Amino acid sequence: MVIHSAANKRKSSAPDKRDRILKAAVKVFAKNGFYATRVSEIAKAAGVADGTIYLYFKNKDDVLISIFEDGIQRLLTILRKVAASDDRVEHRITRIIELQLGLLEDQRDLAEVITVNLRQSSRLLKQYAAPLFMEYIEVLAGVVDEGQKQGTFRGDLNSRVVARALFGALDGILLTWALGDADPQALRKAASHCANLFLEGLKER
Amino acid sequence: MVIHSAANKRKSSAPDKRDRILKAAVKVFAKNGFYATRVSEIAKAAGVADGTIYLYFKNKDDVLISIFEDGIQRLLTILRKVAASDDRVEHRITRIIELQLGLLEDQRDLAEVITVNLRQSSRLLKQYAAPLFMEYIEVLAGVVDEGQKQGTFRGDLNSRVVARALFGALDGILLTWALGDADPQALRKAASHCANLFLEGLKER
DNA sequence: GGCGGCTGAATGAATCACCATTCAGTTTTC
DNA sequence: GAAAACTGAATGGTGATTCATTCAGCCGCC
Repeated sequence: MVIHSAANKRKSSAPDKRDRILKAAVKVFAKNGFYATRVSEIAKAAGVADGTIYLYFKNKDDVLISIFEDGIQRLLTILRKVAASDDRVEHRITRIIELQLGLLEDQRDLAEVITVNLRQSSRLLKQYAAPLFMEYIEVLAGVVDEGQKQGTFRGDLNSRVVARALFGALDGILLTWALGDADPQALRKAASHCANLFLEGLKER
Repeated sequence: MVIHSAANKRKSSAPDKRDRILKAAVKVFAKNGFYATRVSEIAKAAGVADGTIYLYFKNKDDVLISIFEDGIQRLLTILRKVAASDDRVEHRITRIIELQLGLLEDQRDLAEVITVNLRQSSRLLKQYAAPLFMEYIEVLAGVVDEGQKQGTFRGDLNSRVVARALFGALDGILLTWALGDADPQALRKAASHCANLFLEGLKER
């Protein structure tokens, strides 16, 4: 009966559980950091047994990597779309800034895991984060480049340096926000100030 | 003969040893990260016995904290001096940027420990780094504020947001530099581009 | 001046708490 | 009732920290 019933239980209970584990891990990592977090804490927070974690992830590292990849890949996908749009370049930059800060504003824990915990393991950082990070920089630098070529942005700044600076600036703002008050209003305002600052600095005169 | 010989052995070997341990720790932390580093590795790199570390430091955390405090305190001291000078504010900003990037350019390992390892433990980060970080931001924001009051900088940007963005930008540049090629020339050029970008963005028109 | 004894820095092997991972057994699903 | 999913106690490896021991340098006594 019920060929596959209410939606699904099998096919969905698995992904569902994987998701619950990831969400729980984000929460616990954000609070205690990666290394100080026991696998059993993640399990407890997710409401599963310790061993269950290992049905969905190779090991503890894999949990962190998965959080990171899910989060960044999602961000990168949207970023690429915005970068490739045919908006004016200034507007694209603004949208990227709002995107990066906005995407995380209602996900404070994720923001903290990405900005802080990501750097916890040099190995993870170098192996997983660095390439994605560079990709992010490339996309951003591409937009700046385009602006320079079409004469909208001044041409005397290295586009990659600008991209790194912009990324760092957003990361810094996000970091203080995650560690501090975390008022969403403040973040939105910071985004607009930041965009304004960079665009004025980039403008060809 | 030789009343007390080549300088001294007792009184000087102690501070000297503490220093050797710190220097060794910076090197090993930079290569492997804080958590992946064994105390015995630090000991070996410093040429002392494992136990000796505990004569100079309370525990492994204390080694990291000491590295951090030494490094940042030195930076903060100079920063405050520059910030309080009576140079034109634009020039002060430029000097601060060059200072932060320049201070570390010949200390790549320290740069990596401070930008990467520092974030390894949420506890350490929140307890030790956050306050110093905020102090750094305050000093920076103070200069921006001053520039705004005297009409050199535009007044419509929140000075703390600008400070955070600037700090983040420098951190981001330093991070890619520490993880990547680490060409000192590149860092110096990045510093000047970054200064230029921010100053143009800040200028009152 | 040289000798016996004292001090405390330094050592590194042994301890032991900790925790990721496993897997034998149980429950759920179909 | 078989297979899949799940459980959580037991295991084993690891590595920070300890501490009994060593020994270099120093003192004061003869």
